[in-house]
Amino acid sequence: MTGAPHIERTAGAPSFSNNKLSVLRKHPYFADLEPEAFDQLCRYAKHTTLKRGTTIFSKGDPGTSLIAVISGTVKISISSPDGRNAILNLIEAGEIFGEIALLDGLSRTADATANTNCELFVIDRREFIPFVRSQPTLAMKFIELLCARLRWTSDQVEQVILQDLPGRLASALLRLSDKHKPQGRTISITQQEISEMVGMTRESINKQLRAWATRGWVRLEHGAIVVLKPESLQELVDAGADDGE
Amino acid sequence: MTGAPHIERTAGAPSFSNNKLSVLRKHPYFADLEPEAFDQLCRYAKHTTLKRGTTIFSKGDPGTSLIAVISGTVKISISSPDGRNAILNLIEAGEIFGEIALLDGLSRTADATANTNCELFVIDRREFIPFVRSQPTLAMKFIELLCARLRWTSDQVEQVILQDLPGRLASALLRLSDKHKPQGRTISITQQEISEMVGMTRESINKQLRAWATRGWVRLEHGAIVVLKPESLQELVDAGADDGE
DNA sequence: CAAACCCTGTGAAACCATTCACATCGGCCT
DNA sequence: AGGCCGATGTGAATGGTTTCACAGGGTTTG
Repeated sequence: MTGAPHIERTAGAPSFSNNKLSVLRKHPYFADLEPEAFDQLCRYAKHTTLKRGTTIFSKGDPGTSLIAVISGTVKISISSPDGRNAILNLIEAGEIFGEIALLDGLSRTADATANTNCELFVIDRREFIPFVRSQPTLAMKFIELLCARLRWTSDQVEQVILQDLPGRLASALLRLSDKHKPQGRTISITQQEISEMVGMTRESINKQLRAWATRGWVRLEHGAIVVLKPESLQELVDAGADDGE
Repeated sequence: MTGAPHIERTAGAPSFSNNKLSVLRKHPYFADLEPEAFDQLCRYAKHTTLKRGTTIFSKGDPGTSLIAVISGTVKISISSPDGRNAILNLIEAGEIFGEIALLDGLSRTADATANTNCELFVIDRREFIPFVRSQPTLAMKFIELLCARLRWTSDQVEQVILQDLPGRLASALLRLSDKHKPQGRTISITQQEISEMVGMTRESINKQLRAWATRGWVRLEHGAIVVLKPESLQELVDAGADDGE
């Protein structure tokens, strides 16, 4: 369960770096980094490919690397001894994860698994930390990244504690549709997955979604949800405990 | 509701700095900072005293300062439109808070109020950010601080989503008794406050606590809880959903 | 082209926490 | 002392979620 990360290392051929890494380059965290610094950062990276379902690391593992997603999505989740499990985040192409254990050198706080087939770049702590120290700009970038994560996580706590099922579901949908804005309002996710993000059963989620579907707020497709009236959902979130009936 | 921070500034008399700030000096975040850096940091600080119940800042306020607690405790909380509210953290003497908005310059993510009468030091963003940039060691310290916060917050999400009432209550008690270790196992907190930390009603908390009290796991005092068998509580947390009956 | 499997859709019953309505106890203030 | 108020202790009714038990519909795979 807590075995070594099942990552098969592949020699990073410098030739394709430019193509693949352009995804990363566009991401806010790296966009305004000096070219030389970015290049050096890439030199530390090891390229990796893995199949859907592969475990990347498990909670409690010693964390010695930062991971960037080139393509595919990675699921960050935790599970309880009695089998329940919760999805904390879905990391998409261009984003990075695993930064907490990288930066403080302690154990991983959650499990990471490949949610689809994906390509990753892995950066090792030993080589990376001195680099961060020498680049104040990069350190400030990481501070910003950590702040953003903290805001995301605080939001989750807030919603889980203060909101009821409809409220939580609504805000989860809104956050997801924000993230996927380029693809329109279609969110590619199963109801099972949403239920694990929100911390309720699939059945409850399904019933609430159907209720909203009959009101025309959302449209349900196979493996996807289309948000039709984000305003209505937003109202519901702002109004507090109230199902919008 | 979202008014300006109700902080009455007081001129920081340099004479008492040494006494008061020794609390801060002992704290892990500042302990291994060079003396000159620490002194300079203190020069940016403004001393402040406020009474129990005073609002320090509210969620959504523009956040331009970092605050250190010299004495007393500060409550970090959020509230929903329908009146429910949740305590996210209690900040005690020697700790700092408000670092997220300080570091990324965005709005405050929660409310902060004086939970007891307290003394604070307030550090302004304008003066502080350039200072952090110039001190890589301090930047790394903040990275560690943010990582620690992220771990704390992730723990909260994990517990709220995966654990049932007994489990959540048990882990809250354990965390609190860890923090108060010097004072023995007595936790000075009302059941109302615990209920808001855990996200359940006072009544439910009370019933669970009483059940444990009759089993000898805890002793209930007026405004305080004594943890007698932390091992039993820990087992319950590890075992997952199970009331330990 | 089935068989197998995952995702979706529903209903009834069981369960657990909330809500509401009090009663008691300890301090603190006058 | 008397009174007030915040904190604690309970019980009964209510209500929302989970659990359980299936039934289709869509995809993928041999």
